[in-house]
Amino acid sequence: MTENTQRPDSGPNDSNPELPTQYAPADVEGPLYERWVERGYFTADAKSEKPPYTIVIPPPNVTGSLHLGHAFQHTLMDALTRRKRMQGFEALWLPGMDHAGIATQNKVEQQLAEEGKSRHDLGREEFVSRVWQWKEEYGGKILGQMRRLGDGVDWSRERFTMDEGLSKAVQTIFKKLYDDELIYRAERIINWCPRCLTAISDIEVEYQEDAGELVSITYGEGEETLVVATTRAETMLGDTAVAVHPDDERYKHLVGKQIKLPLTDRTIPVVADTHVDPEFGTGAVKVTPAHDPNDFAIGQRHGLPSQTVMDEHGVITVHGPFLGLDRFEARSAVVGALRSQGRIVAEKRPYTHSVGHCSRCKTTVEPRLSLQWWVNVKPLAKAAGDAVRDGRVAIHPEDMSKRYFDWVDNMHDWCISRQLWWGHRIPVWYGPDGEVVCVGPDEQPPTGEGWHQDTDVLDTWFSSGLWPFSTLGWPEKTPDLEKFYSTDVLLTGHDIIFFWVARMMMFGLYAMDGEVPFKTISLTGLVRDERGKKMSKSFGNVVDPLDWMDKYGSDAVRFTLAKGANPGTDVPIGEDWVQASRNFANKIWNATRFALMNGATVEGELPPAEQLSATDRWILSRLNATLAEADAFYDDFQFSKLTDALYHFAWDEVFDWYVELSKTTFMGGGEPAKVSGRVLGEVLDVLLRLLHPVVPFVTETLWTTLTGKESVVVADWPKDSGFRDAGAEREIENLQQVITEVRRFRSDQGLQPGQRVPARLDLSGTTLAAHEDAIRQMLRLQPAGDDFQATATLPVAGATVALDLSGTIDVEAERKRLTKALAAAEKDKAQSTAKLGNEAFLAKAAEAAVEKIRKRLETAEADIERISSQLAGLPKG
RNA sequence: GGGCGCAUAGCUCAGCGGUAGAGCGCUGCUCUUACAAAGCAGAUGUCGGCGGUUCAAAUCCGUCUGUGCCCACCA
Repeated sequence: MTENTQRPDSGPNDSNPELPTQYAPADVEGPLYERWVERGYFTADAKSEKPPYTIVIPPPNVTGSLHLGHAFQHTLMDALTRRKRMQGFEALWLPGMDHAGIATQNKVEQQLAEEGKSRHDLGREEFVSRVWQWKEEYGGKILGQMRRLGDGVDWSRERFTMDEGLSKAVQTIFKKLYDDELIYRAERIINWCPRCLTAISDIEVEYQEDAGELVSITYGEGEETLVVATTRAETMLGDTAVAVHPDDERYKHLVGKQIKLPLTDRTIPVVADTHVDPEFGTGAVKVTPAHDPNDFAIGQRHGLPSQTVMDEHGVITVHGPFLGLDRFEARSAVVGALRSQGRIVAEKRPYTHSVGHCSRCKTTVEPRLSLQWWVNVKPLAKAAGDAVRDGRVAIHPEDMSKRYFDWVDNMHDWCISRQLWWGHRIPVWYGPDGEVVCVGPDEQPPTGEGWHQDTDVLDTWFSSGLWPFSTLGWPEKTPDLEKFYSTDVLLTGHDIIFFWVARMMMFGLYAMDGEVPFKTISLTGLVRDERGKKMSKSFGNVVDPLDWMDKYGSDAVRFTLAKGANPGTDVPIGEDWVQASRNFANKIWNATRFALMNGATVEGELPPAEQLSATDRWILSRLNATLAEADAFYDDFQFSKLTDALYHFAWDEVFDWYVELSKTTFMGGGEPAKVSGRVLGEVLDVLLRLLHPVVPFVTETLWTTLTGKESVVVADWPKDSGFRDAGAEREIENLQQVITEVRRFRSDQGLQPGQRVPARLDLSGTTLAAHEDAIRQMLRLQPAGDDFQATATLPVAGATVALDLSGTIDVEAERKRLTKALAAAEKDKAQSTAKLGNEAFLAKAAEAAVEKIRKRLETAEADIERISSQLAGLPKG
């Protein structure tokens, strides 16, 4: 692929004072964006009389940089708000970022590690200020990327989840939940990351199949023994029972007895519990309440003690030979010790099972008994489910709602405390005598000897869950909150339905007295590479959107992403496709150049239909139909169909046909050229406005040049005038058929595209008489001279085109082509005839379907007649 | 183990009951005075397999195979 190909010499029309022959995105995008921001186009006014339209951005993590997934979602959100703004809404797209607790803390800790330090060397206060410093330094990167993309966000309302206002929102809702007894503190088995040294919630655990080993161990002594199977031998040090199924005949005699726990001096009871599956393994399960959630539940049911065997690093804390060993070292050490005692029954055997990993650092999660803060989600989740069930919130695409219901209807309580330093500190103080005081935002924390604040911070998603209203000023009753809540659309990836969407629903309904946080949830797929593969660093197929934006322009990247956006499905994207979009931008560019060179204008009234040529009426009819289609697609989040419709209308109809057909008119000058100039101006004006939300830069440049107006960003959204002209559409269809047919003949005959051929046209039986000049221009047909000899006669669509190829006609090629065409027409005729002879079909089929078949039959019969006569007219080979 | 989805042209995907479509790629001819990042013309599919419903099935139902995703306390 050769880039920046220069034509060797420039023709006289290549110099246009305003527009060069190739669109150069890099020259216009940056300045345009800054101008939009300076003029305040994106700044929403809470006092406006216009109806509000609000989208709050899914706040990217400060740790991150914009990837294609962001670019994708931002493109769609930007398109939605830009269109609504043009439609006369007070449109607000509110930007911001998330402090991303664990992720950011990990980043800064990594940075410290490079200096040979840990956060403990700095102490909490200094560490946190270091994170803030880090945020200032790197957090701005993503904001710059948003500007490059052209995101029309309201920068005056930019928020960060750790802002003062948002922190106040966090504290307010914590207090409210606490007072409503929806937040509580309890000791339970939690998911513990021994590397991050914090609890994580269930959904922050990623399960994957790991190769483990199942070992069978004999418990007990003498007659009273049984065999248990485990993949986690090291936890046996903390066993406080063995469980069997109550109906299991093999172990009935042992239930209630105490048996010896190997490697320890303890004895443990055998308990009967229905949780045990007698079919699995030996039917006997070791019970470690402190290190396994199931075992914890069994322990609760049977009043068993919990014996912790590991510390927060996953290091064994039980005195004896294993003290101080890491959990994985301890596993083999324990198995070794058991083997030397002859207690390993069968050899250990490979066993793949699903193991939880920390979603942040991939360390194997260690279930651990721990005292944490929890949200009682039952009533909140119920409300969150109902809001969708009763239609106050629509999920798009709809089949995603099933996933949502599965989650909210079966949600477990949410562990919200994290043993981190970066985040919103839990607003609870503990007194010297065990007092617990939750402190609201306007209250003074208790002071005095022995009082101290909880050292934990809240789960990042706790503050993200408040985003749709905390960003608008809640808990204050601000004008923003009044004007812009509920927000209209939440657009995000389906991968964070549970993390984020469900929690915003819970908190939004709870904090805003049942008012939904958003009316529509639009869930997008994930961006994938051109082979449909997930983009991942290890696979080496991750693309930095900036690279493509530099190379092809932001519009090209945006258009490609929108083009791939079939609702709810993943979006494959490859560089070739971005190139194709860039080509489209360039095509619009050049078409507009052509239009301007030929006097296209938006000045003055559009002439009434009776003063327009069929060509003009046809394109205006198609323009309005396309406009209506585009509106429907925008309203339904059908970005792929939207871009497809606009692409094809622009390229196939306006550029390839309307512009070409109008060239003779423009060349002819005078009043007809003026009229067509006005029509072409109209078409481009509307088309550019329709395209603007998706490709803002190129459309802004062209539209302002075309119209001389300030900016398409604040232009009115076009309206369907209702003008349709079926007659003109049919006429142009016939015209296209004539031209296409003759072109095919020319091509089959090996004529060079530019070669002039003398021709005689008979258009008397058609409505095409007015198009003779256009036909001759597009087909390179010269007037017939005195010595004209019709060596080929093509009847098509009621017209006859006779060409003089002066005996050079390739008879065999033509015979071959006609024979093939005849066969196709005959097949068509046979099929149609059969269909129309089918009474059941005629009785049941829709009128339009029957009409279509009739038309097909007519066409086929006409074709057969025409082709037959052509074949007969061919000279003998 | 449960749930959801997908299998259509070489690739990525639309279509979802009435003659198989798009983009990219491919072949041929062309600088035809907007655009070679272009124009024109062309080739390519037993719509995963097997059954069924229907006058009619890529489209509805069943089933098999392959494949992807989500959920789950798989010792």
